[in-house]
Amino acid sequence: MLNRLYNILFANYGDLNWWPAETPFEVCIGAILTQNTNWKNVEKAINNMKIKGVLSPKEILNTDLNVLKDLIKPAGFYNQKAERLQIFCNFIMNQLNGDILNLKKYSIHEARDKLLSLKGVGKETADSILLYALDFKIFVVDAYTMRLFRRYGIGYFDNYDKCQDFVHKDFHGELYDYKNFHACIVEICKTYCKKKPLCNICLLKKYCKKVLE
DNA sequence: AGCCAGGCCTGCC
DNA sequence: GGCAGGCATGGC
Repeated sequence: MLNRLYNILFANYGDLNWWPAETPFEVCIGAILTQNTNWKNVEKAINNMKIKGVLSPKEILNTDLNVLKDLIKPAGFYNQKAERLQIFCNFIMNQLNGDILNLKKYSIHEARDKLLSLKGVGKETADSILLYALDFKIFVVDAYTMRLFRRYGIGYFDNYDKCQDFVHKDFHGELYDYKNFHACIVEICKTYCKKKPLCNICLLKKYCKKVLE
């Protein structure tokens, strides 16, 4: 089922080259900043940080909280996100010797639990970091995924874990496919599966018809 | 002008 | 252990 969906999406979108970031650490920053936020606004925030040279855990911790808030303001929720960024950086400095890649020394479950224990890191953020920054093979579920599956009859899931389990059982692919599948889902939903139910254009229905046949 | 965005935490029940 | 309510900016 999901491999057919992915094949169709891939035929249309190809390699979307996710996650858009220059370093694994930048993936993490983006993952926190994009929580319930348009990616274009996140780009502005990350760009502000780059301009000011605030790009590493050390630099983020050395930046005054109010200054940090000002830099990431375009990404919204800047009060909580600035604090969460510093909590995350403290975790990297104190437990990972300053490098997020040291999380790869743990099993995927241990790494996930460590991330989830941080205030401001929920399941989607943790899984995005595991998949796109650390190359752990895990599927990232988001609001788009569950909406797409539900609205077009692929499956109804009332929580994150059940949806992720379904994908892990049904979808067979390499690490790259896990990265690009999630990217393709986001991409098609941006156009054809917005929150409004009436946003369903026939193109998506055609996609799903092919999948469900 | 109004809806929406690549969530998460808290505080109720 | 489910579920509102709050968080905030900018794009379209």
